[in-house]
Amino acid sequence: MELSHTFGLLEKEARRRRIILNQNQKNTLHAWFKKNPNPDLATRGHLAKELGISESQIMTWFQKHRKIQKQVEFECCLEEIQTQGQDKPKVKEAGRSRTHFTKFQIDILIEAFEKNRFPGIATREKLAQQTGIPESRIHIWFQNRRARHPDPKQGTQATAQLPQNSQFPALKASGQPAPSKTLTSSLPVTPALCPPHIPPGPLDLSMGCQKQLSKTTVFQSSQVVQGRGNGQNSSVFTGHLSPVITPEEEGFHTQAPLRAFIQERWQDPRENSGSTVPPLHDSTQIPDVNQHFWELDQKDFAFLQNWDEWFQSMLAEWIPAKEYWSPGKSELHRRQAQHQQPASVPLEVDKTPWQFKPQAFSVDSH
DNA sequence: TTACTAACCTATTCAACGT
DNA sequence: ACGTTGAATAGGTTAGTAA
Repeated sequence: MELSHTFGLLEKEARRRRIILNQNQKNTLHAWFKKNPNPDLATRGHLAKELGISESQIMTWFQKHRKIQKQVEFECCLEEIQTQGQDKPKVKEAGRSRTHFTKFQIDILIEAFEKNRFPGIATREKLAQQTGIPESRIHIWFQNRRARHPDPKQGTQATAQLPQNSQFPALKASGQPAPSKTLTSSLPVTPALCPPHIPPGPLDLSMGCQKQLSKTTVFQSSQVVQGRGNGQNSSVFTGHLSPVITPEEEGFHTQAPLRAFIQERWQDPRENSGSTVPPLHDSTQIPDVNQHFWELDQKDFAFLQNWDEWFQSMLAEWIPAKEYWSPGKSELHRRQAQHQQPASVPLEVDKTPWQFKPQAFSVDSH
C-alpha cells in the first residue's frame, strides 16, 4: 500500500473528529439547553440517538454553551451590580451522578492507559464498546487518570517550564516550512524535548509565552508539533518526531502531549506508541517508517546532549529581546497580529540555533 | 483572510461513596 | 472524617469550515 494511502486513511480518521452540526441539530440542542443546561448522562444519550451524533459531542456542546451562558450572565450581572448594586442569585448546579465502574472495566481502561495515556476518539470508542461505558465517560476517566497518575517515565518536571511552540516567537514567527514531501527535522519539535533541568536563566522564557505559569507544572508539549502541514496533501512531515509517523489513529492532528509520545517511542520507537486500534488496513509501511525515524532519533539524542550548551547560547542571543516578552500574552498576540515583530527577535529560523538539526530526508523515496 | 467553533488539553474543584 | 475518584468547570490551544 502506498504511504500516501495510509496517510489518507489517517486523514480521514482525523477529519472524522470534527463534525459540523446542522441547523436542525443546533436548534434541538438549543431547545434542550433552554429546558435544562445540565442534562444528565441518560438525557445526553437520548439526545445523541435523536440527533445521530455521539454523546460526548453532546457533552462538549453543552459544556461550551454553559460557558457562554455563564459569561453572558456574568456580564448582565455586572451591569446590574453597576446599576443597582445588587447581587444575582447563583445558577443552581445540577446534581452529579456517579458512574460505578466494574473491575473488569477498570482493568481494560488501565491496560489501555498503560499503553497510551492519550487515546484518540477511535481508541476511546473501541474501549467504549469493550467496556460498555459511554465514550465520554472514558474520556473523563483518562483525564482524571492522567491528572492523578503522572507518567513515571517523565520524571520530575515541576520546574521544567518552557514556552509552548505557539507562543515561541522563534518558531511561530518563522512559520512552518511549506508542505512538501521532504521530511525535515525542523525545529518546531524541539521544545518538546527540553530536558527537565533547564536552569533559571536571566531571561525567563515563561514570561509572556507560557500560559498559566503559576498553575502549570509540566510543560505542555501537546501543541508543539501541530503544524497545519497535514491537510489533504499530507504525506508531509514537519518535525521528524512528529506524531504523524505513528499509526496511532489520532496521530495526524493529535493534541496529545508529544513528550509522552516521544518518550514512549524512545523506549521502543519501532513499536506502536500505544494505539490499540491502528486503523490501517495495511500498516506494513509504518514499521519501516518508524525504523527510519528510530535511526534519526539517534541523531536527535546527540542533539539533545548538546541542548544545554546551545540553549545557553540562545539565551545569550535572546537577552536583548527580553522586553519583547514583557507584554502580556494578549499584547504578544496583538503584535503578532499586527506583524509588529521586534527586530531583536530572531524571526528566521535559519538565524537561530534551531538550525542545529540533522539533514532533511525524504520519506517517499520508495 | 477571518471568525466561529468542535475537539482537545491541564488544573482545579466539587461531590458521591466506601472505609 | 477522610481518601479515592468520577464529574464538572475554567481557561487555554489547534485546526476545520463557512462567510
